[in-house]
Amino acid sequence: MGTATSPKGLEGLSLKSLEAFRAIIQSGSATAAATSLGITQPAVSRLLASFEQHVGFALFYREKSRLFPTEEALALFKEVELTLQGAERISLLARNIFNSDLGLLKIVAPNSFIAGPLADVVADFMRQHPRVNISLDTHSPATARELVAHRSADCGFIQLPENHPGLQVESMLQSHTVCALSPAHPLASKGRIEVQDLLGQNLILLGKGRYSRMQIDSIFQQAGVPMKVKLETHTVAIACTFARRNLGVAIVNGMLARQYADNNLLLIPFAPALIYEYGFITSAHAPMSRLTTAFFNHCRQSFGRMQDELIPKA
Amino acid sequence: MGTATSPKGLEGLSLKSLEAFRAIIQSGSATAAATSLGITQPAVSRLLASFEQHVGFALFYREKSRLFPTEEALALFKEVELTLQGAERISLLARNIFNSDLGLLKIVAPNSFIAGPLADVVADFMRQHPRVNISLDTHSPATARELVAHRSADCGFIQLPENHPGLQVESMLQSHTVCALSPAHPLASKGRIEVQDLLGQNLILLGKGRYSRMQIDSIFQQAGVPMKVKLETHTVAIACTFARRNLGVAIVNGMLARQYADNNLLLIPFAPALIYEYGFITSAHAPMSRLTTAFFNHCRQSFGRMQDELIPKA
DNA sequence: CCATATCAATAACAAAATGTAATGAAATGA
DNA sequence: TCATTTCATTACATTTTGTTATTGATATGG
Repeated sequence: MGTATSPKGLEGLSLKSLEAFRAIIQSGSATAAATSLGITQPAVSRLLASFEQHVGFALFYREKSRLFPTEEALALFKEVELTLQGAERISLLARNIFNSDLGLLKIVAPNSFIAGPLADVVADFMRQHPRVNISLDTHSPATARELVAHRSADCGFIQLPENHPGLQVESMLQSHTVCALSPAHPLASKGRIEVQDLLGQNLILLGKGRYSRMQIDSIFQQAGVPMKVKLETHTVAIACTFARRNLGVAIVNGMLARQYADNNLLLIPFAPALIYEYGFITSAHAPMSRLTTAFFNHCRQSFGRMQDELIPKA
Repeated sequence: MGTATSPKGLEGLSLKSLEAFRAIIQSGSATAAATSLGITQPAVSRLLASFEQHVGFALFYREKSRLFPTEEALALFKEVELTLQGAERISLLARNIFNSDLGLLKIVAPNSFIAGPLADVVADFMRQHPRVNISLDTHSPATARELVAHRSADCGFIQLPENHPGLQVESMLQSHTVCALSPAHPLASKGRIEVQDLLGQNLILLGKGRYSRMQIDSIFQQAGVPMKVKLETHTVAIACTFARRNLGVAIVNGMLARQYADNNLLLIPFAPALIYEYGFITSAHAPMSRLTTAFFNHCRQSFGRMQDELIPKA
């Protein structure tokens, strides 16, 4: 006969015995407990025996072939229930994480990108994942790169090309370059504006030093068209504001400018075709979290649809 | 290939996987976790795999043959730790219950019994079980019987004989009947007082209607000695108080009177021997709890020792 | 009183979980 | 390059957890 011993650590303790114990207390009999657990009565009997062995003393007294909980069992019951609820919370939390509907998603993106195409995409995502909290910040491209590489942010959007070694880059969307100008402007009636058309025109440009700006400069240079840069600024919004007042032709990212187009501001494709490309960046040091992956897929889908609308056929 | 699924209930969840998960997070590697758990590394690997399968997604990313926790793992970790701590609390509580050093013990006993022999016994028990709370109340014998039978009290002391069907009775201690009297009393010099010695003496008696009183009455009757009951009262303390003032001879329970004996109050054995017997009662409807059992054993031991001192050899 | 039903325990066995030792692959560092 | 470290995998033993069938004790209803 085994000498009764007090429990040491968690040896021999299992969630199943705890569940059986709880079910017996709650239902009042081993048979009913078995039914509620979806197992057979002998299994419950043995799980209970194993728990009793763990604690070292009887939890029920057997009389008239029934089980009656002892004082000790009732004293333990509360703790057991709390622990099982804890285990259930683990499963629940896991399910939420699995469904990516819980957590904090930190995104960095250029200001104009947030104000432009990203706003609706993020808004949609938030509606679809109501319990996800989102942090959406703007930083300089250099800082954004570092934040994402160091995993201080989960992901970001950045203008391509991008070759930071700590970043994983996925091309996310492309946008054509357009000329933004007032309907009163002489070129307003054209369906497409060539570099040559801009000879002598006041230009509104932005992004001095950026790759995309270098591309524009180089196109003018190759075409032998001198640039008459009337206004140099930093945001698409400002560039469009001045174009609307007919102070010149702004050469801007079509997708970012789209929101400013109206009766007083026309957007006309620029030729030769000049593509702005944005990438989705994550850290190369760790795989995306489930939440980030969910957001990535959402972006793929949304931006894909957005682009199909903008550029139906290539 | 298994499609990832979110966790349902507690299926497939085990404390061991949770322990393995916690150990890996805390120690930073599966090998170290294995060491700290006292099992082998492959076992840890598989426990982790089983937990990952339960939650439905990866908890670590494997790179450079190392394990790095994902965001999801860190989010789950807190809950897992709480649950494991809960399980540890179950074991701790069980150990405390096992050692009977936790809980509430409700005792009922006659007032004179508490004031007399029980006080030291309970005090000792409290010292040995510092975290046990004790409720010690006095009720009429009838109420005491009901309280214990209905399990409103865990146990009680009662004068025997006792034959309530709902009670389990264990004889606990016996005490001789003594005469308490002043040193100035004529009988003070005797080593033993017989019934006949009390002929014509003023008597102080108590417990009218009780079994023990009936026994005294019957002894006098059989001896043909008329009783000169000068004072009728209810407690041993009062009976002794008057005996001390030499107002008569009190015939009382020796063990209860013992505490009042001093230079002004002698206790002299009464003959024929008349035994007061006290029983330890518990409910017949349920077995004693561990705590009650521990108290019962403590009483057995303490009263046994006490009785050996009082009546060294029979 | 007896047939019947219920309940818990147990035995015998199948399946799953959990342990082991041995080995392999990949990265690390001397 | 070579020894070491780390994790995954394989093959196998052991323990846990489940099953069905049976038993003994106890109500219950005729």
